[in-house]
Amino acid sequence: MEHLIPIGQFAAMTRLSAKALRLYDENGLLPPARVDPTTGYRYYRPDQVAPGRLIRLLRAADVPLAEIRALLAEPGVARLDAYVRDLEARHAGQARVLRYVRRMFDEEGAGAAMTHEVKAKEVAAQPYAGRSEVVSIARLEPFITESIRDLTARVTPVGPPFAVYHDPINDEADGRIEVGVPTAERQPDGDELPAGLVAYTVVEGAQTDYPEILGAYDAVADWAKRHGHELVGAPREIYLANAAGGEQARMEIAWPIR
Amino acid sequence: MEHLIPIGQFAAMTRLSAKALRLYDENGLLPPARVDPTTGYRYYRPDQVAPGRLIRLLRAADVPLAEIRALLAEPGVARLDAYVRDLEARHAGQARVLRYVRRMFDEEGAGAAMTHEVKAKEVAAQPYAGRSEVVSIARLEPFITESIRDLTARVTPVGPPFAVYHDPINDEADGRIEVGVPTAERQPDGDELPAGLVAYTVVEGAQTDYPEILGAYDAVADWAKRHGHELVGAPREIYLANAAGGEQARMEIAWPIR
DNA sequence: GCTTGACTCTGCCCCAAGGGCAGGCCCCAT
DNA sequence: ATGGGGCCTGCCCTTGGGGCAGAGTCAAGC
Repeated sequence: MEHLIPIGQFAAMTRLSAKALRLYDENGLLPPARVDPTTGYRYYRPDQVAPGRLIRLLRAADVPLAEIRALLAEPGVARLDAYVRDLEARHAGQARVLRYVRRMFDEEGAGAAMTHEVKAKEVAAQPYAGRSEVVSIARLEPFITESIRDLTARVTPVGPPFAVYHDPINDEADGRIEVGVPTAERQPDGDELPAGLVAYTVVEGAQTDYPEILGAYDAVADWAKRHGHELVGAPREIYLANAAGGEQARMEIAWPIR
Repeated sequence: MEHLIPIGQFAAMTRLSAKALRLYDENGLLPPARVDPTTGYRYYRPDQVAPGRLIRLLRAADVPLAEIRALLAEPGVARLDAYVRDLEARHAGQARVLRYVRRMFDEEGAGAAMTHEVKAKEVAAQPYAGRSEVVSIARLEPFITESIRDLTARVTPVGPPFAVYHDPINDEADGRIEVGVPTAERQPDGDELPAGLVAYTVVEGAQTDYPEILGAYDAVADWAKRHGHELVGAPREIYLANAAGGEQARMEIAWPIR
């Protein structure tokens, strides 16, 4: 109990503000060693300076308080590394989007090369074996590739695999996605893509990556609207070729219309 | 005035929420083409879809609305590039801090090698020629190097240049810094570092970079406190050697004490 | 023409992580 | 004991919306 430090001095030693320290008290991040029960004055121990400085460093790197609390509770390098990986992924995503916007700005004068040829076609009913799950944007790609691998091993595909997006999936919201491979006969536990009219376009190469792919979806939706159609149901991506074989990735975006 | 689109449809076309669209209206980012004066209903033109989608892309990259407004007002690639440079600098800063924290976590078990030897010494009064300015953290380094170059060209230095930090300078707040080179005689427009006791430590190499340098400041402040001294006035950095000459950077952190 | 269901409006409260201020105690040195 | 500075709580503000309540509106079916 010796050498208790009032909040002002402790703030100077940790370079945190008194206001921030009160907040960290409320949040249980760094509760003072003693709080005078009658006056409410906060007093800190000298050995709380080091955690305080650590919190300040992490806040300087914009680490959320919830993550800091977790790091303090479990002070291994593993959780920190996981956070850093996550952060780097977010940074990379931002950079990709900004590069795309830069190209949009650039090509505005030079005649936008980012157009998509959209057509309509009548498709027959197509039985398939599928798997459906609610996934986050981070789990999206792994889920698709793993599902295709598993399904292809289980049934004999009679066409390229596809994914149906039942909900929008983005940074804020998870959503349901269904991955399927078409089969000749209807499977016992399988479903069927209904017959009907679809608007579609084919994209390849860099156009198949996010955020470029959004342009293709927009083009299909715009085309349908301009031609007096109405979008019905969920859009699907049909994976005609992936980039693994040294070729370019190629996929069809198809959206049922009426 | 043909084909005006109510907010719900426009939201679907741009993948923005109606709530966000109302906010962008208030902020002047994307005001609807028409607002019914009696009902308050918002109606958009089809040619507002493209700007709406652009805003959504930029928001997905976490660009602040104020910056988006500026980008829309001045749609060149220059402003966007400036933003991206700024963003990358921030990302790099976060990564540096997190690498530092990672080393702290790592060395916690293996005996922290991040200690500083602090001593006290009596210094004589030192006249100098100096320049003072309120700078942001981004302008800090350029101001120091430019000031040293200019001052060294103007007077004959009798010792290594230094910087006095009158305020804390960090991401949130600018602060006053003074850069000086010591001179033999007091200059007409010059000032003088007062004689007195200082606590100091010498750091070199990677220790001279942010955020590692914070450890040296903390060590000096802690040492002063533990030895019953009081910090008075502003700390200074004395640039004993910089990294340009193939050598390691080396600097002294000195803080007047009583 | 009327009803109904879907759409839209404004206004309020909420999140993170504090900054800033007001009004009121409290602590310590003289 | 009396200052002056330190500290307390509580309230409003920021960014970029999400969510809800209650009320008003639009369009389609009957």
